[in-house]
Amino acid sequence: MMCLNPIDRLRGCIASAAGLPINAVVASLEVAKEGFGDYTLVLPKAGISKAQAEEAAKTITRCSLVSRAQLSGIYLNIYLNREEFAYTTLENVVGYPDYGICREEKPKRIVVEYVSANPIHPLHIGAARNAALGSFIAKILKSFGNEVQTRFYINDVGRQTAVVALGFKLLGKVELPDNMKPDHFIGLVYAVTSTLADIQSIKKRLATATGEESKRLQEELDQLLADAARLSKIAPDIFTAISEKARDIDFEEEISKIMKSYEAGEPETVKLVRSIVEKCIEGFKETLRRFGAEIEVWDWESDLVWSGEVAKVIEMLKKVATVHKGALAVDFKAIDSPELRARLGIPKNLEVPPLVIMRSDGTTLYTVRDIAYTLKKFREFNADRVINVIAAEQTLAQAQLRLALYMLGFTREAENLLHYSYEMVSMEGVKMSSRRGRIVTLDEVLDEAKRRVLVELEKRGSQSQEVAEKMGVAAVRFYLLSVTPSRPVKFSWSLVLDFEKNSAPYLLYTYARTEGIFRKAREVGIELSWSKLLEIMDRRFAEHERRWRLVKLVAQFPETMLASYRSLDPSTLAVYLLKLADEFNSWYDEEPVITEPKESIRAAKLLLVYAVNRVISTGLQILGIEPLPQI
RNA sequence: GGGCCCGUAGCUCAGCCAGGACAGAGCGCCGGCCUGCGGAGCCGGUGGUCCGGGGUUCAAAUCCCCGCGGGCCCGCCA
Repeated sequence: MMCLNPIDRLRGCIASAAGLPINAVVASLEVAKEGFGDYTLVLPKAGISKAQAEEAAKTITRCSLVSRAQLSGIYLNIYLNREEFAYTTLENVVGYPDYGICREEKPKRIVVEYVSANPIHPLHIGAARNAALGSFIAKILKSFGNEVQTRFYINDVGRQTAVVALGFKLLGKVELPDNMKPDHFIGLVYAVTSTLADIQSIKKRLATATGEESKRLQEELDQLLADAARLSKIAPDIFTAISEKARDIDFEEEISKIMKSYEAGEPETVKLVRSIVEKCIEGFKETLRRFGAEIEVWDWESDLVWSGEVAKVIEMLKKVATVHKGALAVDFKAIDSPELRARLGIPKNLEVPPLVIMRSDGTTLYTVRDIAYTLKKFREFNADRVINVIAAEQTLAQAQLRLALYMLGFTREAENLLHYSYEMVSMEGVKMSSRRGRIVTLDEVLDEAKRRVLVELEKRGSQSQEVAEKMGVAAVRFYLLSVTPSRPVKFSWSLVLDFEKNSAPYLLYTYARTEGIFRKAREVGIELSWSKLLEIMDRRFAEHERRWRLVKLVAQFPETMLASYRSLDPSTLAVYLLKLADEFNSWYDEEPVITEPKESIRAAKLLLVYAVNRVISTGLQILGIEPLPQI
């Protein structure tokens, strides 16, 4: 990994000065606790004996970045040479415009598939977490020098598109109103049709049910009727039109007919389904562009079926299939082993049931189609790696996918397919359901965020729509990225729209403040040539405590980026940026920069502001947030 | 019934994977700072059986085992 990294330099310097193996230093060097120096070597971790440590405490000062070291129990507390270290750090920042970003020595070709939401309703807040994570992954991988391609899998084969197609058939037209985004309108048609279909089906079952079963169905029906009542209020026209026709048709029969004829490629159905889905995709693209999560390649699941690629996979699967519960299925028991699981990244106790190959009516199944899709992703981009950003609820299906690939002999693909799993976004108490139209859409969250930012802007005498839009989007993105992916996110308006300390607006404001200092400096005739400032600055400036703390945090940036890159976890970076902003604001409040009388100190202060400016800017961009020079 | 993930201050979260010194932030609450380069700020205070119980270790929020609570999955749905 190639990059300018002050901490890396420090580790090398310490290792050679103290005569310690570099691995030992890497494993045991930590940021010191408050009051115990700057860095600490934890001796047992490094495998260093007491005698060695005593010797090291003396020789370590040969490293010019270190001023002294003190042995304290199992710790060797290291006090840095502030002049040297501060200069090195600022030199790195000035010398490399992308300070903090490293270059992968062996860049890879990587496909990142994300969002891939069902194309029959607007993107909701859960999909937003996916979009934020997926676009973050693509950005950080790309910035480190990898070739990245982003893809969206349009799930147009299957029951749900048939449901919405039937809805439009019943409506009698496929025209969409101009006053609503297409995906929002389609979402309503879908929710109405789906709810009415389920009501019909439950009523049928209720007619013959008895006892407990009957009671359970009745409860389910009550819930459905409540949803229907709500939908009839939200979308009265759609609701009336569809429910009037509902009496005369059998939903299940109609839906199944559409499904079959779509898979078969029957032209009229293809035209109907495609025209609806295309409109919905238009809505997705608009939202994703707004959210800073655009996707390059859009793949139709149906194309895989019609081109025969899925059939080919099924032929291959048949050769390794056995009969399971009366259906042709692939049983993974034969190849399953702890070693294989480790190679494919499958949890060791996960029970993996056999994978059914196709329905008895001959239509295909999702996971099987996904095998064909995975092969396509590897093939078309000549990818070394494919990352699927998919919610944790699909862990099992994704494990089956990798095992199936392996069983078919696609070893390389199976080993290099990564299920990037994240937990869902839940609403306080309410269960989100797109089938019932019970969702918080990303569009409305962004609208509300923008509105709230505008209120704050107006308090400060601005009413820039553009700034409000960008800040609103930033706030939502940041909120979704600042929680570790493996942890569930509880959605709440008050948290998303909290613009105080732990937020994107706070970071953006801090960044704008650094820009403000530069503007002011130019106004009073200070030349902002960073390399020149580096020459004239007083290297002892970091004797001052707050300046020093800031230097150390800036020095930590490449390490933080690297950790975020390796784990693909944006929260590491988000938390770091907040800490840096806090530290900067504390210092800013304490010391003036422009009016500093001593030129050499002023130069150092300006460089410190510049360093913070670069770090926040780079960090935000990786998180998919555009820094604003002026708010 | 089995599996995956989560459980840290009143609330929202970091720290856990690679065990180390008194467990950290923000919000909230209480009290200060407002003629200064941008106050979405700054300074101080308040607040914790790290879900519980065992075990491993010189050392456990972190690793292992047994429980408890919550979310999700176990379909010829996607």
